[in-house]
Amino acid sequence: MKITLKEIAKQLNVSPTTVSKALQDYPDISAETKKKIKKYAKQVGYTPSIQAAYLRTQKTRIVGVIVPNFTDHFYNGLIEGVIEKASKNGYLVVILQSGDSQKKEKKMVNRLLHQQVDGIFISLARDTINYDHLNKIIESKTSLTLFDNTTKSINCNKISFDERNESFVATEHLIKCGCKKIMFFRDSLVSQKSIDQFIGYRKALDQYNIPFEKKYVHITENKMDDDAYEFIKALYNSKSEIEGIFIPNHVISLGIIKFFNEQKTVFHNKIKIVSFSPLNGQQWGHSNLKLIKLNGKKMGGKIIKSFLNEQNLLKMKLPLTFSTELLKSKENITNLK
Amino acid sequence: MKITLKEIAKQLNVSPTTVSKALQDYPDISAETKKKIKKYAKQVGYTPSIQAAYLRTQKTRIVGVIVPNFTDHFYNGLIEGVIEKASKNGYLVVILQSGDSQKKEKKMVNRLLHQQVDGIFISLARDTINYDHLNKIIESKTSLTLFDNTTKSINCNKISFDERNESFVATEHLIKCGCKKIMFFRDSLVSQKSIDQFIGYRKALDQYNIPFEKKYVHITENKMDDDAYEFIKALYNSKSEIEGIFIPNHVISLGIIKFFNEQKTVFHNKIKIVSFSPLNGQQWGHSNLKLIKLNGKKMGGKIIKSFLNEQNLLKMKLPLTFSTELLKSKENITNLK
DNA sequence: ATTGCTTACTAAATCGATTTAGTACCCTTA
DNA sequence: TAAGGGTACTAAATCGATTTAGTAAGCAAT
Repeated sequence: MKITLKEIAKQLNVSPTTVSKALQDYPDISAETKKKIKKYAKQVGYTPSIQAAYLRTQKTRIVGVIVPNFTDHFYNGLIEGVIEKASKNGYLVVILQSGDSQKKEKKMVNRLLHQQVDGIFISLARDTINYDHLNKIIESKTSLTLFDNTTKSINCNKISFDERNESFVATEHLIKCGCKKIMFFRDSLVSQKSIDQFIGYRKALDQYNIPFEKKYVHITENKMDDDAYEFIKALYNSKSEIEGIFIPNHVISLGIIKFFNEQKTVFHNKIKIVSFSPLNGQQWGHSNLKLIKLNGKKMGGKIIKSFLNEQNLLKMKLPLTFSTELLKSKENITNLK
Repeated sequence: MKITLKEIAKQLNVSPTTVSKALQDYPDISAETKKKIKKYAKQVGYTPSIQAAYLRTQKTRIVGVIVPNFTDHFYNGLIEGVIEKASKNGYLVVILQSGDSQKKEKKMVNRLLHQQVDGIFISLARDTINYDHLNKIIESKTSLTLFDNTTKSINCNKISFDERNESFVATEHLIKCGCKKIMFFRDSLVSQKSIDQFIGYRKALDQYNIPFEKKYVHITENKMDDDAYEFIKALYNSKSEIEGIFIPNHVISLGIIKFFNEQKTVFHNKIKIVSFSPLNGQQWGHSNLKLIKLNGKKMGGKIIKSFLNEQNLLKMKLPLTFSTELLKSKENITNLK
C-alpha cells in the first residue's frame, strides 16, 4: 500500500496542507510541527507521487534524448554521459532513436511532448530540413537542446564539436602524410554537421594548394559498419587512384578495422585513412589508419549541464540566454603528427 | 496552450464526462456524438495527459531497464531492441546502469519505483546476492522481468541465454582445436550467469576427459576492454602454458581484437580464444579468435513481449504464470567447427 | 475594550483526467 | 395511464499532491 500525504495527515491529526507545507519548509509552520512531520514521513518512507505533483507543478522530472541510432558507439558513450549526470540530479532519461530520418524524428518528438518531459535533447537526423517539430517544442515551453548535429535555424541551447576544425586537422594529417588525392565521406548534403565537415576539408585543401575535385566526395548511403567494410574492400581491390580517405563518421571505424585485420599481406603505402571514432587507441595496430577520438560521454554531461543551468534560470525568473558550446576532440594538430 | 478535456467539452457544449467517454468508446454515448467529439479532438490535436490519467489508472506507460553498464556493446543492442518494441506499443523506456554493483542497483530500483513505472527489467549486477529490492518491486505490484543475469530465488519473468549450453559449445570448440589447458574467465563467483557458464565449461572438460584445474580459472576484476587488452598482452608475452581461453563475456572482445591487430608477427599455433560477442563476423581476420554472436536486440524484443503479455493477462484478470525463456545464440555446435 | 498584527494552522480550489451514480426523456406494454 | 425499460447524457467524487485564501488564538498598543 502506497503511503500518501493524506494518510500521514490522518495519522498525525493535522491537515494535509500542514504536512505538505512542513515537508516543503514553508515558513508558516512551526519548527516543532515540521520536525514531527518530517520524522514520521521518513519513518514510513514517504515520497510524494511525482505523477500527482505534476498536475500542479507541471514538472515530470523526465528528460528525453533522440539520437539518430544506437549502432554508433559514439552515441552510446553520449547516452551514458547523459544518464549519469541526469541521474545524479534526480532526472530520469528516456532514449529514442530517429533512425536518421526526419519523419521518425518528428514522431519521437511528439511522443516526448505527449509525455510532457521537462527537456528534449536532439542530434538531428541527417535529412532533417524542416523544423516545425522543433518549433513545436519551443512553443510548448519545453527546454530544447540540440547536440552533435545541430542547425542554425533554431534558437536554443547547442552543444557540438568544432567540426570545421576537426575536419581541417584530419584532412591536414592526410596531406602531411603525402596524400593529394583525398576522398571525403559525406553522409548528408543538408545537415549542418556535414556542411561544417566539408568546409573544414575544403579549407585544408585550399591551404595546401590542392585542387578540390568533386569526384573525390563520396556520399554514404548509410552508416553501418558492414557497409563501410564492403566499401573499403572494394576500393582496395580496385585500381583506385585515391591516396587518402577522410571519414568524418564514428561508426564506420569498426568496419574499416575489420577489413584491415583480414588483409593478410602488407598494406603499407596503400590508402591512408583518418576517421572520427569513439574507440580507445589511435591506430588499432594499423599504421595507415588514424582515429580521432570523440568523447561522447563528455558531451552527454555537457548537455545535462546546460539543461540544468537553464532550469535554474527559469526558477529564478531570469531571462534566458542560450549557450552554444563547441567541444574540441581529444586529439589536436600536435597529437596527430 | 495545452488542450484539455474540459476545453473540448466547453467548445462542443457537452460535459467533460461525455468527451472522456466518447473518446474511450463507451457504449452509452450515441454514434453521432462520438463522431463529432472524435473529429473535433483530432482537429485540435488533443491527447489526454498521461500524468493526469495516472491518478486514476495508476499507469505511467513508462518502463525502466537496469543494465550493469553501457560500455558493453551487448547491452547497447539489447537496449535498442527494448526501445524499438516498447516504442511501438506506446511505452517510453528509461535506462539506468548499476555499474555492476548491488548497492547502485538498489538505488536505481528505488528511483524507478518512485517514478511509478509500469515495469522494471533488470540484468542483475554480478555481486547481487541480496534480493530485498526485487521483492520490493513485486510487493509494489510492479511488473518485474529479469534478463541475461537472472536468479532462481525470485519468481518473475526471466529471459536469458542458455549459458550452460553456450559455454559447453565454446569450450568444446577449444578442445576440438587441440587445446587441453583451457583458461576460463569468470567475472563473478555468485551470479547465476557465471555459475551456469562455469557448469558448461566443466561439463565440456568432463566429457572429453580433461581434468579440471583450479589454476586455470581466472577471476576478472572488471570488464573493460582496456583491461582485457592488457591481460591478453601479458599472457602472450609470458611463458604461459595456456593453450586456449574461453571468455564468456561480451565487452572483452574488442580489447582482444585490438591486441591481435598490433601483433606484427604471425601468431598461429599460439593461444586460441573463444569469446561471446555482439560484433558481426566470427573472426575479424584472426584465425585463433572465435566470436560467438549474442543477439542482444532480439533479447530486448523478447523482454518487452513478455511484459506486454503479462499486462494483457492482468487486464483480463487472469492468474499470472511467469515465463522463463532460454535463448540460443546464433552459432551452434555445427557452425563452430 | 477595541483594533491591529503576528503566528500557526486549515478549508477548499485546483491540476486533468476517469468513473460511479444518477437523471431526464422517450418508447413500450399491461 | 402508470409502471417498466432502454437510451443518452451529466453531476459529482476521485486520484495525490500544491497553493490560495482564509481563520482562530495570542499578544501588544491605543
